[in-house]
Amino acid sequence: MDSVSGAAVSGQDHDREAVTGNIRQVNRERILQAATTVFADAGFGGATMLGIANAAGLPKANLHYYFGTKQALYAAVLDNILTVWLDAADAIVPERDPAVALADYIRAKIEHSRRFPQASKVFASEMMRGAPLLKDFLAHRLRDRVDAKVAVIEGWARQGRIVVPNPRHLLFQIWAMTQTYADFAVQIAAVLGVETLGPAEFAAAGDTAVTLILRGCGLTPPGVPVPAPGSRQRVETATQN
Amino acid sequence: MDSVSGAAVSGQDHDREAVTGNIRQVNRERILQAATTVFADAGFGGATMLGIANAAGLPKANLHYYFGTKQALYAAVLDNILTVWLDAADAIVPERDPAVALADYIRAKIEHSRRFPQASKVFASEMMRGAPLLKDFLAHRLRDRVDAKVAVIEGWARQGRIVVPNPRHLLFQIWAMTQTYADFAVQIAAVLGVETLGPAEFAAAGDTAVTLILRGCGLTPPGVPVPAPGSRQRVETATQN
DNA sequence: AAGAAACTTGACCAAATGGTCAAATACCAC
DNA sequence: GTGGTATTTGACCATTTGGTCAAGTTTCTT
Repeated sequence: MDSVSGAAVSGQDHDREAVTGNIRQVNRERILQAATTVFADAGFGGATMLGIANAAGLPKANLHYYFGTKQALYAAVLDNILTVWLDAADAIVPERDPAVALADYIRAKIEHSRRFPQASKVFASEMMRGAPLLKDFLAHRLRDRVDAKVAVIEGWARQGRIVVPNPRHLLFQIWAMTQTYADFAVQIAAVLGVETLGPAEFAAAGDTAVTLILRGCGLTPPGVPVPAPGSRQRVETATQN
Repeated sequence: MDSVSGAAVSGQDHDREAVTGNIRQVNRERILQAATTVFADAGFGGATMLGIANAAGLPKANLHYYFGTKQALYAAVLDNILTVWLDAADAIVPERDPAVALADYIRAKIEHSRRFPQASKVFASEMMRGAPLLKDFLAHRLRDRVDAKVAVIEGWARQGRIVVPNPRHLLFQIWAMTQTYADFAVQIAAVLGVETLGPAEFAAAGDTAVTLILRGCGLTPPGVPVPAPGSRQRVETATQN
């Protein structure tokens, strides 16, 4: 049921799965939502149960009723996040054209950063702590997943359909390029001189990432010709600066 | 003197700069070092003065004597970090060959992640909090710096020496690709199946990043020919998996 | 309707935390 | 040496924090 920690769902639970009315589900969801935001902004250590309770619009004791401890609530938040985490990589399958597959993957990751920045931050925060609750997930579920995707990429490479320096690091760097737009949104916004990152910025981010990675893998980005350096040309700017 | 916050150097300071013996300097340094580590692992909210004191091997009251408050100590840590932060970009100047300049820049950034992972984490942590203490730095010092480097890159592009989708996002993504090896070290180590990231892993990371970015900018990575896709070849793996 | 189970919540508690202080000690210029 | 300044540090304090609890209210089940 919970893949993060034995303490994730805690306390006085004896199989209330869907037995009880939906009050339970609704409240849990509300709390998880609030907790995600607070953990994202303050980290595990900086977040307070009172803060989360206020964000959720519920008395603090209520959180403890549903999740037992702060740790368990945190674990539940992580669990919630991980489910969505791996899915984007579904784009990478042997049958597809490498360029299309990678482009889709990158765009999906960027979209994820745009839609769920808090989730990304919580994950990042947990990594920086040393991932005490996710070590296992990383070393097994994620690792296996990566191995599978690496196999696909190496397959493409053997067929001469892609040129990749190091498939594993390629993935790491795609993750980095895309997650940065969630975790470092303030920095990027400040440098771009905008209040917050909007659709225009994310579009430019996606275009740049796709172009860099595809070219980087010896592929031609759709609609973006790659003239040989030496021929006169100007910066191919996208939507905005 | 301090660029982060008016409260960075606080309390009972009236210009002791280098007046007093070096006890002051030595202790401040020792505390800053310990604080950097603790803030990196726990974030601002999760770090405790007692924890930092223990890490520094000093009584807690001593930290308050030198830095006044937790906030001020944190600000001092950030300040310390920022100094080093911008320097790597010195590689990017108009006269240099774009390929060499970018490769140097990327390798310097990766090296920074390898040598000062805690600094990187503290910075990342501050960004995720919304950068309450660095908003100003980001919007001015960093922004100006970026504008300058973007101008250089656009200059190269006008001369047809480089093909870049969006210079600003190119920089963001180089930052991301390189910092990820500090901030997400546990994740990467777990996926690679190693205990910690060593020289071999950082070498592979650097090679991959340089290759991807240079090719991505229509440049040829030194020593790494880019065969046209379609020609038979195998994965060009570097040092290790 | 009635009993049971699920849910709510204000009041409370012990521990931890940031911060203060004053007494003691080390250091230094003359 | 001696007086003054800088440094050290244990003891102390107010506040915050995670967590508990028991008395109440609501919601199901039969």
